[in-house]
Amino acid sequence: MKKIEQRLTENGVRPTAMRLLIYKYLAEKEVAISLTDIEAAFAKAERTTLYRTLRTFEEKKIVHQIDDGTGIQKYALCEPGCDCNLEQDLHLHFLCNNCDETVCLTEHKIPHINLPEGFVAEDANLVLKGICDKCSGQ
Amino acid sequence: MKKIEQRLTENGVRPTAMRLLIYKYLAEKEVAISLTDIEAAFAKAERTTLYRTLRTFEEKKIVHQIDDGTGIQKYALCEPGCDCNLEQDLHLHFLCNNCDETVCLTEHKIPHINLPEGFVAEDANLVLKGICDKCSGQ
DNA sequence: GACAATAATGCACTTCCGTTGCATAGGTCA
DNA sequence: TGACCTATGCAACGGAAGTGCATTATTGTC
Repeated sequence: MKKIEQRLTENGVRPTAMRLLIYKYLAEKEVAISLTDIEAAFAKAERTTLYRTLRTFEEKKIVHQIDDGTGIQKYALCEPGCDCNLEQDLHLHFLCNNCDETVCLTEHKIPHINLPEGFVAEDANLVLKGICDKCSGQ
Repeated sequence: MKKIEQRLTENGVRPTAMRLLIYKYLAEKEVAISLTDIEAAFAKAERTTLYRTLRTFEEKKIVHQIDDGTGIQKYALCEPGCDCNLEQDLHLHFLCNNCDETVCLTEHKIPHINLPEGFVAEDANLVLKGICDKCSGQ
C-alpha cells in the first residue's frame, strides 16, 4: 500500500483512501475495468467519485483508457514509465467474445502503417476480438 | 437509382423509397455516417426507421459498422462483393482530429498480428487518428 | 382487382453510460 | 486555529442505442 501511495504521489495525485483502493483494485484485476465494474466492486462509493478518480488517473498517466468497441470505456493501469501518447507505447487490446474481458497485450505494439499521401497519424487504436487464452484453454 | 434498387434486391433487402434515399445518401457521402447525421439529413423521417434501416443494411452486408472510438456508431457502404467478416476484407479507418470525419481506407488492410499462445483472433479493428488529406492540404 | 399475410414505418418510451453543477466534507498550509 | 483548496456525495441532465406496439405499405394468392 505504501508503494501505491508513492506511485500516486509521484504522478501528482493525492493519495486518498478511495484512490488507493481503486488503484489496488485495478492492480489486482489483470483486465481492463469499466466504471460499472468498479461501481459494483465499491458499492458504498459514489459513481461520480469513481468516475472522476478514473479521469484523474488518466490525466496523470496512471491508467489509460481503452476503447474495445463495446461502447463502454474501460481502463487499465499503465506500465511504469510508459507514456501512452507516444507511438512506441501504443499496444493492442484483445476483447474475448466468450468472457467479454479485455486485456492489454502490452508486448504487442501496433505496427507502423503507411498511409496515403496527405494523411498524418497521431494516434492509433487496434483491437482484436476472438477467444482469449483462458477461454481457449478449456 | 435503378442500380441501387438492384443492389438492394440482390442483397435481400426490399427497395423501399426510404431505403433507396438512404443508400443514395451514403453513396454520395464519402465518409462514415452516424445515425445522427442521417437524422439531420432526413428530418422528415423517424429515427427508428433510419436506425433499423442501417441495421438491416448491416445484416445484409450492404454497409459495415465502424467504431472509430468516438462512441458513436458510424456506417459506410461496403465495397461490392466484400465480406466484411473475412480477414482479408478488414480495412482500417481514419478519424480526422480536425474535421471529425471518419473515412474508410479500403486499400489498407489490417496487417496480420501474431498473438500469444492461446489467443485466437476472429475479428479486428484498427483506427488511426490524426489529420486527413483534406485538412492537411491547407 | 381484392384479400390476407408479411414487412416497413412511426410513435412513445426505456435504459445505459457519460457528464456536469453545486453543496458538503476532508486535508493542507500559513 | 482559520482560510483555502481539493475530494467526495447527491441530484440531475443529455446523448445515443434499443424495444414494444400500433399503423401503414407492399407482396403474393386467389
